[in-house]
Amino acid sequence: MLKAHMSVICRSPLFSGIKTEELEQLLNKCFHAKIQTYARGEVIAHREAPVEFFVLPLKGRIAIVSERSSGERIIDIMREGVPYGPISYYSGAKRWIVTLEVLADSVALLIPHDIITNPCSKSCGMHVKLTENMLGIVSCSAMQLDLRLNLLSYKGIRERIVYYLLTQSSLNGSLRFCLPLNRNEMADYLNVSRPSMSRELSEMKSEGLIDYHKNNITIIKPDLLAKMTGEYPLKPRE
Amino acid sequence: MLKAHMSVICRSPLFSGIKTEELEQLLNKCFHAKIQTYARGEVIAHREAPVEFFVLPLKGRIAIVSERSSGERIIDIMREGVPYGPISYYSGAKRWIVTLEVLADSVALLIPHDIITNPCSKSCGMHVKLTENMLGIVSCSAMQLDLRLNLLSYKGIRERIVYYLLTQSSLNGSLRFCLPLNRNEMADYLNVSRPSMSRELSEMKSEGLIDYHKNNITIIKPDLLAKMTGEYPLKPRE
DNA sequence: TTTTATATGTAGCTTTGGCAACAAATCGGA
DNA sequence: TCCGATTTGTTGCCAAAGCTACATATAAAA
Repeated sequence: MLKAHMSVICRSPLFSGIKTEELEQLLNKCFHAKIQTYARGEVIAHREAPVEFFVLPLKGRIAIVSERSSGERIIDIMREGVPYGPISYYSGAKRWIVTLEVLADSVALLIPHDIITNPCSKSCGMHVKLTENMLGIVSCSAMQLDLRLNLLSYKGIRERIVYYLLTQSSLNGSLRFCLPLNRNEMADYLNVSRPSMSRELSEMKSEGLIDYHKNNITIIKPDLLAKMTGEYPLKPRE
Repeated sequence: MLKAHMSVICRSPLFSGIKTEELEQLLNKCFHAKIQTYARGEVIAHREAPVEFFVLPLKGRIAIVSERSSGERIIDIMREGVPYGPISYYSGAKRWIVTLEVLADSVALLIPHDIITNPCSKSCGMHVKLTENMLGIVSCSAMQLDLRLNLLSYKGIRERIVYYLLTQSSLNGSLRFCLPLNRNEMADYLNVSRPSMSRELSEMKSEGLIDYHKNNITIIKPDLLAKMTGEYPLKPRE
């Protein structure tokens, strides 16, 4: 079970600088980490619940959801190999600040949170390395939040769309790429209403700024778009 | 110079668990940290510039600003004793993602960033502790960003105001408190226009939800307000 | 294939909030 | 004390975007 996913696990920034053999030892003997499978619709962690483990997604599609009783929600998608939970835990809150919702059948590694704060005798050698890795991961997550904050600080729908498209383009290293979100999810991500977003998208298409069929986007006038956001196409990351 | 500020420095979460005598040694002999004073209007760090040091504010008022060429800007205020820079640095970007702008004459401790990644022989004993502290700080900063994200995800001005007021109330542990921001800054923080915010504030006052004179706010109907945000008054922090 | 569900595009109407412009008030020197 | 500068409150107008409702399209299931 664990074997099948070792390649993804090895590539996780949490374990960078640790040899594969050491890692297997660590996972089995010390961490008591568990592979868990989830079906679409399941909830891995509930907002407000205590953080008992970090979630390291290995396969599938898991959403990070902040939902209000009023129905508004904003979402993001977890990235393979990047553990979620450390921020909630190490900030001292020790409770989930978001809900993790499974969008498509997924597999994740659950890592008890005490791997770093209470290293067992065997993993002590890795303690420092793991803490350093964790520092990098949490910093990157914070950058991700900052990116999102920048996006939401645009007041216009068009600016948000442009910022998002430029970011995606930059991540893909091309002006043609495939959107990872469907329209509903994208509207949630941009924190705008879906019809308004659709309206804007088709206007942008008719103005010849972009083109798209389904989820395949082509940016036609990158420089014009870049001018609109006033700043910042973004460096990819990690 | 350093002496005068030791009490604030000692209380910084960056040095928690380190004794005062050890700390003085550390600061003088190993870190080569510098006390720096700034006048209103000065810029401590420029967005995009390389991160050469972390900024630990000791006194005064320093704003964290994200500004666009289009003039839109969002701001936050640095908290005494909480270093800024680690996220930019440890995420691997190694460049400032914001600008630090001095609002009122201030004093800060500048800490070369290599205190953790390249510990000198004398500070090695503290290396682990410092890294752990840093992990906590970065996590808390990320929580702060998440909080902000939550605020901006409200589409209505009133909801944002309410969320902000409830947060401040919770921080002060009272329904009567003093706003730390003037109207302009608060409008920037909420990412709305100042006149619209003023309009909403006075409507809320006339509806008897809140009362205020200058910066002194009283929340009159806390339960009604709490219902409006649908969620989350927030736990203080750190 | 037909049927049902889900995703996407479109349109009209209404509300919200941005903006500009101005008035009132507060503050800090000279 | 008075004067200029900054801060705050207020108003009206207009554009942007939300919402409902429906049409179309694509995908999945029967």
